Amino acid sequence: MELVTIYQCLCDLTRLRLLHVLAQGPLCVCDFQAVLAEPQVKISKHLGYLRARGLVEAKRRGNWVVYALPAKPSAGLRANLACLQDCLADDPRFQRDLARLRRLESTCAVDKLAPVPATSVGRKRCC
Amino acid sequence: MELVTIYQCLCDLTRLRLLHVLAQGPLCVCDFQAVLAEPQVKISKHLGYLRARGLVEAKRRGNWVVYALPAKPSAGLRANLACLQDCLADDPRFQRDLARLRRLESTCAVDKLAPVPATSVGRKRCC
DNA sequence: AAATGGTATTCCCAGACAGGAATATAGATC
DNA sequence: GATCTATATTCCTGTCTGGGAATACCATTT
Repeated sequence: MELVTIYQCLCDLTRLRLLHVLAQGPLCVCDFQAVLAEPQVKISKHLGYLRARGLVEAKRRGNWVVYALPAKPSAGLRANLACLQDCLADDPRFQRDLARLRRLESTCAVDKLAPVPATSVGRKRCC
Repeated sequence: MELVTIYQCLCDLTRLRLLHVLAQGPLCVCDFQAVLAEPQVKISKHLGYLRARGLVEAKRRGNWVVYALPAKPSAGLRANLACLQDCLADDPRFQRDLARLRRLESTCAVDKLAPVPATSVGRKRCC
């Protein structure tokens, strides 16, 4: 993966927030909407941008799509994601996202990584 | 310094090359031209871009302008520059720049950091 | 003052991209 | 099949940016 490509992905605030939150674990689009408090188009487009360049992976899980950081990131990506987390550790704007994420997790018990039941997810709404 | 700003600076190949070479020490524009083998406008514009955002510092030295990494980089910048050097250590395209830089240094004995003589630099050409 | 060398700026164009509104698609439920 | 939820895509617009040609600017030398 080209280093320039990585930086192109990192040079937008929304995408930084997405990746920062994703470091905590996989998440679906509607959760991102809640955590970032941004409209669906915006979230979906930026996730698409990241996905097209290999910065995130996605898999459909019933009705919704779960995004995650790559299972096997390149060395450059791994280094930069670590650097990113490090640099954002004290940034209040990004910490607010994490706070909303934790609030979400406490009310929503869905395990985003559990295997998908054969025919149905068994739940109508995400959270 | 905003982290996003740093990434915006890093998301162009030419600017990556500039910063990578700059890590070896201060350099003037005409040297960059030789090291990167790119036209003057391109070099000058990208250096201007980096300078406007605080990623590099510049000072006139007689007839030419010497660029350098900031004397006191922010924590985020320092971390990312280190990460950058680390990621590029094996990239042949960037190593070629360093090779040209060393060739330049062997033929050009100007000390870019030496204090500027009061009235004249004493040399007509840069190298 | 004129000439010269080094650097920055302006003007132009083409492409990328962010944002939002509206619409389309996919899967699940009824 | 109709409906609903979740997600993606299309269309539009404004802004930013990269590249190059030409030119302006600044300092030095003659």
